[in-house]
Amino acid sequence: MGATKTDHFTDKQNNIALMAKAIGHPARVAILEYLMKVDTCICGDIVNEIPLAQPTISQHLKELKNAGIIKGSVEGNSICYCIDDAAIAKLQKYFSNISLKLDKKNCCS
Amino acid sequence: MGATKTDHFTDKQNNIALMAKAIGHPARVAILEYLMKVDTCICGDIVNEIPLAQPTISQHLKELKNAGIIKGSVEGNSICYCIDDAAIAKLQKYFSNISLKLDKKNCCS
DNA sequence: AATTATTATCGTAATATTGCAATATTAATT
DNA sequence: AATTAATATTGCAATATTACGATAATAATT
Repeated sequence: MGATKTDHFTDKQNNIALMAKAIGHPARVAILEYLMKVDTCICGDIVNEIPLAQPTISQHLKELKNAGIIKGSVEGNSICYCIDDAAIAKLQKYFSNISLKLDKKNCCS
Repeated sequence: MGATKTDHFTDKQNNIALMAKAIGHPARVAILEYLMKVDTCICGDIVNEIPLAQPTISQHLKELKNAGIIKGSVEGNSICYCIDDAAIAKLQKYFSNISLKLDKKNCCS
């Protein structure tokens, strides 16, 4: 036990879960918000912005990247991490869809 | 270690993370979609819908409830679990906000 | 009051996550 | 080629999550 049974669910469900899970940590939310705030792509100073050790942040970035939430491209000796708008759009549409469908119901009001 | 350092982040960041984390599991995504699909509030047959044991589903429901994604009210000897539209709306707005801010940038294109 | 149906809790094993120090890697600079 | 700067990887300890069998709790039904 302990492992998530992904094979019981659809690809779409697994993908939504994967993305949501990646955002399901305050440090990663903070990283997302920092990437959103910053104008330039030089994102190397996330470490200074967030009170966690460099390896920890590197790990969080990796998880966001694996989930497709951000993308990173090498920019000299630093790396440019940026939010992947397609992933955010997917999530936004997903929740907006739920909202729309809920409007038509009066459940547990 | 192993514990998330929530105290380093804002309440809003922690709340978004908490909600996203709750949705960050395919079974909980499936539960959400089932609650959305079903018209009536009699939600006791989630167990038949999702290929996981009853205690596991009860646990997932609890997590969704703790995160404020769903709410449950006693309905006889069964319990009516329903999606909390306010939480979904919060998430939708959050991601729609990110989308809007990303439109103005040409990062890593 | 016994039975049945529905949901929750407990206990526990397997696995995953979080966080960091130490170290490695990579690329620019001197 | 040595140094510096930026990021990634490794290894590991602490904690959390996932899943389920067994059992308890609750409320309707007989």
